[in-house]
Amino acid sequence: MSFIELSDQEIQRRETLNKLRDLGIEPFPAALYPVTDYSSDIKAQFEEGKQVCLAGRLMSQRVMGKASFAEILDSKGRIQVYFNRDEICPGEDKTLYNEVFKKLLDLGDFIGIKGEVFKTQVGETSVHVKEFTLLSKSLKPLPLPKTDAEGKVHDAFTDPEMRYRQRYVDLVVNAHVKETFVKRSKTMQSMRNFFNAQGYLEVETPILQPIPGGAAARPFITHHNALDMPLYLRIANELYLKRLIVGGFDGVYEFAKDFRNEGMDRTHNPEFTVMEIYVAYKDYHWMMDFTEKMIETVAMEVCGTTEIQVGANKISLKAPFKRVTMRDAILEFTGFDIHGKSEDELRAACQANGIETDPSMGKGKLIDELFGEKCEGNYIQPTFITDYPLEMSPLCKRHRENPELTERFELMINGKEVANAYSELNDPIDQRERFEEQMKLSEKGDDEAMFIDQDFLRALEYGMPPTSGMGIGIDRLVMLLTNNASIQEVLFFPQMRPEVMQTKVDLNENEQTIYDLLKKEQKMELLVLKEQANLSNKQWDVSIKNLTKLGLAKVSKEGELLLVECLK
RNA sequence: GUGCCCUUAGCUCAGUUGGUUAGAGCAUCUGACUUUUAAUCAGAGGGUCCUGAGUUCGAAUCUCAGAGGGCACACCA
Repeated sequence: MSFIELSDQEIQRRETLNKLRDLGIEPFPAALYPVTDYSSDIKAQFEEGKQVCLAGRLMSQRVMGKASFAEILDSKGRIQVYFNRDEICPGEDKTLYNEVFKKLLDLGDFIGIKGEVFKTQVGETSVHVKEFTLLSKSLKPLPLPKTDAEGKVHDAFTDPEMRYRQRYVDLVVNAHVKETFVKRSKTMQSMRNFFNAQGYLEVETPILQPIPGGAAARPFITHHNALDMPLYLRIANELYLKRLIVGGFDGVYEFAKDFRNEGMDRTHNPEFTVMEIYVAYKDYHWMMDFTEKMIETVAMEVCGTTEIQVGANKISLKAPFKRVTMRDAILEFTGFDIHGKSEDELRAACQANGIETDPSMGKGKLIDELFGEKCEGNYIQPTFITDYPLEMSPLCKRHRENPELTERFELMINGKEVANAYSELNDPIDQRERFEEQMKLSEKGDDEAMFIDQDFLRALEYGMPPTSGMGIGIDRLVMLLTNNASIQEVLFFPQMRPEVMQTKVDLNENEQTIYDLLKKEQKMELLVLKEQANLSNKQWDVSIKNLTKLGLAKVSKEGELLLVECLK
């Protein structure tokens, strides 16, 4: 036996649905609605008496007898509308106002409005309704945050779990959330325009890859039935984009979803968006110029300014950005010069700075730890950190002046890595050796084992022009541009454990036992029933309460006697 | 993975030392009101107190276990 559980308000809304149909009004009509105007435009370009037609959700209703004010929320915002009984219903029959508008419309319903623009006595731009149409019924009540006269929000819909699980509700009631996602879309549009203006080509490369390459990360694995082989969800698209440079394109870029089977926190989601771009005949110096120009342009187009607020920090995204070598960065914040130092000296420096080390860490890793622990967080204003140690960068060209370093930069903003770029390694023999080095490192127990992509090496052997490539984490960039501290706030649907849906209530064993006993007798003394059920006090109490709640049993008192009655 | 915190009505939240029938505002329902605006006024209904077990005469409250979530740390080139 099971029961669908609906709240009071949900039952009421299903009833109004039926009442509407009884009145000949279809709550889910098929016909298009000829929308010509949007809330924001009507308010921005006020024109007394203008005939308008708009549609959206009914978000508030203030009824005052024969007149009412309501608010409509469309895709651009909210606008107040005014209903007058005798104008909606010119004749004797006032049903449309008294019944349909006042009682059968619920907050959240989609309605269409035809009317004319005016200003109320209080000065608010409103639409005087001449005609309204129910476009779609809402069967679940929305949360209803309200803003008072001082701009304080009451009853805000803020619970992160509910907001992420029901993002559609979050978007309806939280205007600032919608704004974040509009900015996200604009960020990508802006970058796309910037690249296209240079003649670079937007491309698509495989997400399902037989060898997950281009980064060191644990991949997701899946299986292809027809080929009967494992496939990996990509962790990076780098190796495929470089093959396209080998193929003769001057510049290629891709907005890619990457997937990494690692921990989740406020900056990591298992799937995330990365933009990678590769341009032939360039080096990493050129790419720094290009990157800072791009960031500046995106900030202007998305935020209208290059001066942005991120948490407590004011950040200027105006180009040019500061450029600091990794050696100078570490020297500045620790006083230690890494140049020409041995592994033992580096390990000692780490320990002197309170960084835990283990024997598997080579020179590169030790330097990286020093930087990550002592320097990274200090770069609030955009800064290019350049010239990384060789062993941390297996796909990057050796530095033209120092073979222990690579021609690599990372862009730091607000103390975090935002972009990563190289003069790409195009010597196939060097590349093969570097892959083999990585294999050795990973054999030491690293579970992020790198496969050697033989086809990629073959491609390099045909020759790749000097190329610079850059990758930028879109989610993290959007977090900066929208001043959000959590990646979940910039993903429509962040990954979460599946929700336990409580749509049905089944009688449990105890309840069923009591119900079966009761059904035989129909009506019996409470103490007798309790005796026969043979349950502990608590179990009895919970079970009988549930049965009465479900309307299956009723407890009543006749004199001193407690009686239980079977109702169904 | 570890630590801390949270889970009560559709939403936001109170809930005392464990004690009557678990409260408030908004939302809902009934009624009044023709330019209001967090509209107002009068009345009514609405609960799996996250789940389970335990302690107790009695548990939203105490104990244990579990679920989901948040934050911090760790991990992650």
